[in-house]
Amino acid sequence: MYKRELRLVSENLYEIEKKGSMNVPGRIYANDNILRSIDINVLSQIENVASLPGIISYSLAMPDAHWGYGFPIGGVAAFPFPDGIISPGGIGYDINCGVRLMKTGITYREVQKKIRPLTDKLFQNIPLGLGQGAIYRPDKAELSKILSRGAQYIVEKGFGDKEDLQRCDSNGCIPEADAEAVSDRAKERGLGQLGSLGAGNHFIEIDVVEEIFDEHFTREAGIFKGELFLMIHSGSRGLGHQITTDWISILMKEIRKKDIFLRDRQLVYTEANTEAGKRYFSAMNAGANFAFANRQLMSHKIRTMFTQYLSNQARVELICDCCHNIAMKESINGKNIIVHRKGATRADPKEKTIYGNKSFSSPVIVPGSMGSGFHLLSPEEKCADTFFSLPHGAGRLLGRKQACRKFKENDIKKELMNKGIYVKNYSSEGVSEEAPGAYKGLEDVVETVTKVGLARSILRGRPVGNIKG
DNA sequence: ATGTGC
Repeated sequence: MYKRELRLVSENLYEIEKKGSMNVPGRIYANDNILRSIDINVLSQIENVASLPGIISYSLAMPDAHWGYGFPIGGVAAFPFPDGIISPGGIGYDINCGVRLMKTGITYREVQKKIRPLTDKLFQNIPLGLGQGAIYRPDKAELSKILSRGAQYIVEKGFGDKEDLQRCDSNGCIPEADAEAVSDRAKERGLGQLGSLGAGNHFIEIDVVEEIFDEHFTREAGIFKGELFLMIHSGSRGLGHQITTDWISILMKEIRKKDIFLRDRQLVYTEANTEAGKRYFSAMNAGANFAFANRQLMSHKIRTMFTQYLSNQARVELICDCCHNIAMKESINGKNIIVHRKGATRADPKEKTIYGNKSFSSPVIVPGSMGSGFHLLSPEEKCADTFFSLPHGAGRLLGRKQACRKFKENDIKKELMNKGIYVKNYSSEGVSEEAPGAYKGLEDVVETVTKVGLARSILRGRPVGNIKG
């Protein structure tokens, strides 16, 4: 569509040349289908991010990129540390939104007839929907521990095991977190939402392993074709949202005092080594820890529920937990940097996770829309080109309101049921906003990154049951 | 994404 502005670098990789106030070129990963569907706003957002001070190498967009607050969702941008910037817009309101993948040890065939009651049971046991409930209600002192220690604290409380932490990004805890940098209002919202799914694109899905591409991995991990899998997509709920709201307002006030030109106010940033920068970073990490704790509580609840309901046949084990809305301190070529990933997943082939008796490059889960399941990817060397990042999903094609107008809840549920996917939802928007037609194709996203050599697919799953807020 | 608003 916008081929004139994009220069083909190599198959499925395009560049927006550096012009005007841009400090670096932009780069976007896309196959032909994705390229046709690129939103013009995403291109300008890539350019806006490229104009931020100190940005290293490229302003990047993954194939699932779509329009977001300041930065595109599906955007990756790195800045030097300590002499560089950090920007809430490059992280997203839902701090440490992420996806968790679990195996169950049971075959789909065994429980085929129970998928509907199983999905309903998930729906009854997991608090979901806007502003709704919690699995565990901590007191204020406990919440502080959760903000500083994340899933590690939750596992110590008995909700999970050591292996859960080993297979979780950052072992379920970002150390540089400070509960003191989180407002009372944010904490208040968090107290009642620990262990809850939320709304929007958040979901829990029951999937079946449909195709295996890397038998070496699956053999060691004990995964088999036809195995029932579970996927949880959720984040830091109202707490993370409030942290972002608070800090955007603080940083906006600060930046107004300075003589700084912003192409877009939503790109508001602070220098990472200032008092504000350090406090924002620790508040953001506190939000990230809350999200780890949140996903851990839900998976533990599901684990006990599954073993009870299926009379101990099930063994629910974590495969991976991938953050996709976070900025992390990392190093590249011996230099310290802060990588912003907003709707993008960290993917470093050198980072290992143990499955069975062997260690493998930590895998990355890429879910599609409600109708399409997921791919489990293994990062490859080429990820050095993306600051070690991969896409986080299929990526929206239509805005929420647009999707709501176009798709009706009952039509979509019927369509999905015909494809063998049972959906249990809290609100009608939960289905119409998230209709498969509102998303890009998962296979296009996966094809883009595999052809470029950023990753290869380990396995593919197809959905059979889904709960939504 | 979100008790959806400066």
